[in-house]
Amino acid sequence: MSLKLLVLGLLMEGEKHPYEVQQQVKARGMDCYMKYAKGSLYYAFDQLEKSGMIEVKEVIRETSRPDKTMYGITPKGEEHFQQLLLEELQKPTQLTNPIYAALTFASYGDPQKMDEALEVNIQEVRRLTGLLESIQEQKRERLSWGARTILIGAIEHLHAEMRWMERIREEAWGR
Amino acid sequence: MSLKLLVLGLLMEGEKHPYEVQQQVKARGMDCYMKYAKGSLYYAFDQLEKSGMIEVKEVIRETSRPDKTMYGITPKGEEHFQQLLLEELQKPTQLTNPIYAALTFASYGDPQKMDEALEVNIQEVRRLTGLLESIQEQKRERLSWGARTILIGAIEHLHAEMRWMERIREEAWGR
DNA sequence: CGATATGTAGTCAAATTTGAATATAATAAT
DNA sequence: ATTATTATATTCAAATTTGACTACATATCG
Repeated sequence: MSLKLLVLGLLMEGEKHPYEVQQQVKARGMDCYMKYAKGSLYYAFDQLEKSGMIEVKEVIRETSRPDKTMYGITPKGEEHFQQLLLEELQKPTQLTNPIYAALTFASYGDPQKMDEALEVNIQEVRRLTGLLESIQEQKRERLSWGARTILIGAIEHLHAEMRWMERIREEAWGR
Repeated sequence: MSLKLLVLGLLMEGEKHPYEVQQQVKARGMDCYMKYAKGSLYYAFDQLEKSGMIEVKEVIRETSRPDKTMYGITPKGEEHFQQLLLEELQKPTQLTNPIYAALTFASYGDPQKMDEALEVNIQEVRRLTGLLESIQEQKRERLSWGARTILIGAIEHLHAEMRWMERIREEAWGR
């Protein structure tokens, strides 16, 4: 559960309720590289509370609104955060690309249809790359070093992926 | 569950029992890019059987050995395989790199320790790259086009990752 | 103006994934 | 010769993840 680092990290900045974390993830564009169902976030908060890493600070009741439960990080949580930070930095990228599994069995597929499917993929990667590059330009100096660095990494990753997929098409699927 | 494609794909080649699939994954070096606990494989077989994509062909009993349950793919399963193949080809790479989450909160970490952690990561990526490149050389022509293509993609990916991580260190973590 | 979509805040059952446990045989290491 | 590890084949409880659902408020649109 790498949502742990996300939650602890955002709580390092101050008390928050789960939904607020959700909003921050969107606002900072983290939703590009952190995919999860909303339910998981509440689960992460629960687990972190049970293990004493975070604690309830306040429950805000507004009439005709669901209650907001504000959480804050504990000293134990801050320690754990430091450790998690190092652990995550050590984890190498996973090579789990859905295309890899597909390529393994490409010989059983219809080349025409596979080519169309790959084209869809290429278009999507192109779109995403464009999106990230426009963020990079527009927000220029307003981005933190961390955010800028992640953008660079993601864009590089997508470029490499594009080149590779185009090569597959040029090689006509090895036929 | 992308194990579905794996199971169906390997059953396209003939009847197999779950453990045999496990062995094939290792033998073909697919374990580099397909990570899962063994239990998941049995679950995938169960689900595929329930939905009529595969069926039990035979149960082999050897004294003092667990039974082997041999499965074969059904016509319905072959159809589903074709569809899954296209679906997986369309799925763009996920940008879910553990380092991204860590970088987001790098400002709260100890630069010295983070640098050490990243160095560990770099070493591991270097090792893996070497491993894949040696496979690429040694098996040269004996690899199928698909396997060769996956290797190229994975190696490119790792190179891009390396360049990026080294840049982070050179930039001294933005400090 | 009423219908429809979007934002707020969270719950929960069901689906999936993990990882430890089982039990036996063969091989390797000291 | 005895201990330790690896290989064979699977099961299952527990941990995690998903995604549908609730319920009300505000904004949007023809």
